[in-house]
Amino acid sequence: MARYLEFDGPQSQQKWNQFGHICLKEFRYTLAGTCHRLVFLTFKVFVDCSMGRVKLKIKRLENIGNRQVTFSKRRNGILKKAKELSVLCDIDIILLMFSPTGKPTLFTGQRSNIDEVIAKFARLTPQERAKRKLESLEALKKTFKKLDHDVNIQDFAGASSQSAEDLSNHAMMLRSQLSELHKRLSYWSNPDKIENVEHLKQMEDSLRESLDRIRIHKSTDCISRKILDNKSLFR
Amino acid sequence: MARYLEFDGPQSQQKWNQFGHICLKEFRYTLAGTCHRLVFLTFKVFVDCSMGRVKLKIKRLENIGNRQVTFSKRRNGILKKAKELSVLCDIDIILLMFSPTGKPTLFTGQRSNIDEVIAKFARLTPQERAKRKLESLEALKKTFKKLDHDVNIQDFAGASSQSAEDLSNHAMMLRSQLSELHKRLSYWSNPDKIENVEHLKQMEDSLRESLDRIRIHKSTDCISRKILDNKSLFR
DNA sequence: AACTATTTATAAGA
DNA sequence: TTCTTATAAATAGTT
Repeated sequence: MARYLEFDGPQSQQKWNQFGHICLKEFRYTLAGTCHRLVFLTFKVFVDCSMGRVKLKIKRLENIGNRQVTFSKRRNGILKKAKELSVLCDIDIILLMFSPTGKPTLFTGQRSNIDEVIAKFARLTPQERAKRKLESLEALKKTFKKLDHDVNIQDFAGASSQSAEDLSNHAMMLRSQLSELHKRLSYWSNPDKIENVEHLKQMEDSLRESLDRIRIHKSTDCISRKILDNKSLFR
Repeated sequence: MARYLEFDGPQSQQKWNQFGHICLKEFRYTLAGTCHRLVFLTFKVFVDCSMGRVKLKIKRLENIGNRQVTFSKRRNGILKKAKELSVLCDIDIILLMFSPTGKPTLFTGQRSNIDEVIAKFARLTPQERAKRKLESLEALKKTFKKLDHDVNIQDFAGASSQSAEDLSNHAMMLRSQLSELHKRLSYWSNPDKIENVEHLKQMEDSLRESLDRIRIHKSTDCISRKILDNKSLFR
């Protein structure tokens, strides 16, 4: 606390700049309605070596408490960045994260909606997704390389690539399954969507198949027999 | 370009610090295998007032080109932040964004998979999601307030709140629809899942309803009649 | 892409 | 959690 100079009021951040023990600092004050500025060239008398920020190695923090604290701080930072990006560039953006204790945080741009954005991504062709995935990875690698971070780029690139591949395929599969489900059910609940005899044929086949399966699997089950014998269903 | 001092090689970033026209700068050089360091107190001779960064107002950039350039720069920044957070805190994280020209970028943590993370979020209770949504918003507001940004906090908080509300409800609705669809179809394709008479009753009702609807809507339609009259379906 | 003055983010500590 | 401060990092405008 004010280890260099005493001054009224909070000292603005980032006004100290230091090379070794030499500091240059600016102060402003108002006197008789006029703003004055003083620039001091100062020398450190005490050096608290444990004070101040150190460069952090980008690897998993082993201390649980530290992980939680770091998450809280950086969560606010990245939320702010996401908000700024979405406003400045007027884009769709989704940021979803789970804290080390499992608590979720979701951010979406003002025009965005989580399912719409996910659906938009799912609609891309696998080729497009693969291409964009590679580009994102390249950008990430370049950024890290430029800042000479202590990250094993080979390692994480490989891992991300694998995971991106998986999720891309998985998302595509899920999406196609859901779309298929939707289509099948919509025929039963919206008969207007039945457009031709082929559809009816498919529905008939599907229903017969289901009934056959029920008959086979539940032939000794009185509950099954109950419904299979219940002619009222098909009046 | 070297407007203050000529020096061999690239000058590292952030080594100039300036108050008015006074600068303090550090240079390092090696002589006979020993590293030396020089600190210069310098004075600006030329001041290029158009040079240097200005504080950006967080509002939509109206110039299209500028929007694209800003997106590219900030996209790299936020990707890096997301990567660092996922490694440091070992968490699930998803960052999906579309550039102003519509090109997508997806980042996921090494352990994360887009559908798993989305599903994890969707599994939360609506209460939990509403609570977390509010907390995220509070954090965002506080961060912006602290940094005294020129954003109309009331405005964007309201907008985000609205959008978060919408997406939360929408996601919940979609998810419940899908789960309902899955359940309904699984009864037909996996008769083993039919556990009691109540299920059979529901299926019967659902099927009768569908058939009734078909009969009403397609009563004058020969295709409909074809299937309704097709007794082979119910042999 | 590169540069640089500036604004921001943030690790430790209190 | 919140505040402070030294320092590391991000980035707007220009070249």
